[in-house]
Amino acid sequence: MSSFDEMDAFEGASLSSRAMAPRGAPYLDELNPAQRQAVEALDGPVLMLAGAGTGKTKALTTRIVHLLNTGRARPNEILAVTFTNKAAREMKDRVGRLLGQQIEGMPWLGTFHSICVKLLRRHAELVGLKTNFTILDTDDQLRLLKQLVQAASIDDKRWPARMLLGIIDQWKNRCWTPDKVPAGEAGAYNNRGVELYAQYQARLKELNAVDFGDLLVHVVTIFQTHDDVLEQYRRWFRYILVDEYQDTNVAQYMWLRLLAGGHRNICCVGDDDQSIYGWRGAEVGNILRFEKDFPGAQVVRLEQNYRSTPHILAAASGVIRGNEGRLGKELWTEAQEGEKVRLIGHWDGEEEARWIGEEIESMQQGTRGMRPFGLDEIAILVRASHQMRAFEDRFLTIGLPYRVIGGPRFYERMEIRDAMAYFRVVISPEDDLAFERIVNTPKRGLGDKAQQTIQRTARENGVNLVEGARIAVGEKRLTGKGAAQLSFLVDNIARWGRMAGDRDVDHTELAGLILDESGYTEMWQNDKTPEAPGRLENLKELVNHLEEFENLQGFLEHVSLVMDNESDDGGQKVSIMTLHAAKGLEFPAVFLPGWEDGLFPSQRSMDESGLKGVEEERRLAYVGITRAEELCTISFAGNRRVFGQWQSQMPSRFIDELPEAHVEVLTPPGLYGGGYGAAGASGIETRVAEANVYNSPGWKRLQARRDHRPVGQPAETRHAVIDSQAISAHTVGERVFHQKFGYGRIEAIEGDKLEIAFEKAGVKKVVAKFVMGADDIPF
DNA sequence: GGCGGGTGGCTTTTT
DNA sequence: GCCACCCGCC
Repeated sequence: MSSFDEMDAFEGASLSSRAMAPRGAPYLDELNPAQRQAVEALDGPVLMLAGAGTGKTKALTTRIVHLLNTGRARPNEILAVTFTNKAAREMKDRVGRLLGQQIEGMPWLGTFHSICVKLLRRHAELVGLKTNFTILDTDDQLRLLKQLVQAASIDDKRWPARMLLGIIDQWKNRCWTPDKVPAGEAGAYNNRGVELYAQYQARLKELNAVDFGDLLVHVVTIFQTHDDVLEQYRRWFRYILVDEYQDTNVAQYMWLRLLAGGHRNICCVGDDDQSIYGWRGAEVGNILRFEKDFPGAQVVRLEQNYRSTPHILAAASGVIRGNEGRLGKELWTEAQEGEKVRLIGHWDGEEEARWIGEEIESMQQGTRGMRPFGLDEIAILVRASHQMRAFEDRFLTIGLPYRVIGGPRFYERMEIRDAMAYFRVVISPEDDLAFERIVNTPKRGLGDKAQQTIQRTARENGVNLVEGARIAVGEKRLTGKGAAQLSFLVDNIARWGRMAGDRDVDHTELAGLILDESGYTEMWQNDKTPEAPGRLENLKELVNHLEEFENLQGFLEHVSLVMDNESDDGGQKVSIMTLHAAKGLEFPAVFLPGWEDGLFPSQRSMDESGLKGVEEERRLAYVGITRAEELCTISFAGNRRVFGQWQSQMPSRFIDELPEAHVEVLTPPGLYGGGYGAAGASGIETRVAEANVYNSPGWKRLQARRDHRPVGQPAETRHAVIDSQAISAHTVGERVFHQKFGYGRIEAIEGDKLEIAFEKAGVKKVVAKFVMGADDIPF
């Protein structure tokens, strides 16, 4: 650690010679006037308000290059923070490309968290930590909190540890240490939140561990209490750049203000209209308040959009206009008119999925006079991940390739966490949480009783769990099979630890050896569940991944902060993801399904945050629409199964906010008398002239009200019509078709339920309205 | 210690 | 409707 400064300086050396010699700036010619202004305003506070698709990253990276090129700063004197590793990587790549060489010399370009780790490792002792502290993931946090909750004899049922975790996270987002939690919060978690928070922090210190929130809070604390340290960094970081400023929470905000406090050379880039992370502590207020926080700040607006057509932009602006207190931006483009935003209503969620599937299939050939689209060019963006299933089901049946973006990340998978826990305990035997995780995985006959004995022994002797285990076995507090296995494990941990310290032992091989000798690999080899092979595959991948690192320790840090889930198996696929995951991405064609009040805007968001909640949802709608380059299709369903209950849905209020002039309404198949059997009911080819009915003012509301019934009550009228048709239409023994299960024969009829023996899916009970006579299939 | 059944609860997610 | 968690039984 002592060589850190020298190392930074060394890393920068390769570039500093270039940077010190001012030269021409041809890269400036690539910019539009606004971008150029944002790049050239190097000194003093700058707020770059960059709308969706306005070349924000370009401006930001060019600005870094300009700082270097004008000799304002050396690469290691620029602090550039992002939220995600992906964004950091992209920025590094692009700066490198602009400079015409790969840069090693920007050690302070990274995420808030990775930069804080670096800082905290250098000054850990100032907050009572050792420099080799471990970073806990949510799993570890929760396990720890559960222990504390239990020890405090709190009823975990009424006051779940998960809730406490949420509360503590929010407090940390606001940079409240236990002693700084305001009195108004005293009632949190049954009046015991603050007390448990303090205990939690004490326990973390004992474990020499931090959680993600701590990374920020500790560094802010250090800055606040050690002027000399703060001064050092204020001098060191001569220029500060911040990406996605609208997503910063209070702790990050304080961190930035402290660092920028001297020279005020801070450039924040963001878009208040794309602030969608309020629920995890982001404060739009930070960006709205920028000019007050930094008087004399230059505000530059990037408004020329290079992504979408005018119709798409107009639709997006129409929606976002509904929000109060915006900084105000109007996107414009030189692009061709293109297609209007398309709007379509469906009978239910499955119908919606079916339509989108078919629409995508015809889009591949080119349909409605549009160019053909490749599957890679198409994305479906949903509000909540449970909406994905309808699409996955449907796409599987019709054989449409898709990929789900997001989902459990690689390092969150059970087997990866287990493996990492082994590595952790080998590297630092005092990592009690890691030991707890693996002590009985694979099964070693060490159940609750045995583990409690280990805990007790460790506590009585004031040692860590590994040591406690050794003593417990030695003193015969544990006996029999379990004790033998435990003693074997403890010896192994010590032996692996010695190997890890041995320069002659390759750490990749050691990792494989640990997993094999511990019996962990074998556990999955013997596992007969369908996931087991995949897990073994992941473990192999994990071990292979190790080669890129010098040692296990370096690897562990990387994983806890960085490792993400980019397993692209190639091939043309439709992307399915949440609106949140889509931020920052763009696609030629975008589908936005499920625009129904309660789903989107989400009921919970509205209940919990009222108007603020609706506004954040509206920004989410804005983000969704602005992902589309050429074609944006919004849809909603009249009925949807919510928690297993059929519910009739009202079209989203955001649909009413779409400017009619930029929207084209498509005819839904099977709605308004069409029905599955009606001629042309697949409806794909029909652009409807009579669609005026949709365009009349407030039609969606009227339509909605006509269909609307209080939540939870069945939608009798409509169902009744269809059901009676369905019932009268079917007879036992008839050959039928079901959208999901395919062809089958009716075995029995009970009211509106049919028991059908499907050719592929076996015998199932299904609702009659989802079944049609095999001869009536309209496609 | 491992399993099966019952219960409750349910967005969004990065680091 | 599905999943995760807890409890109780073997």
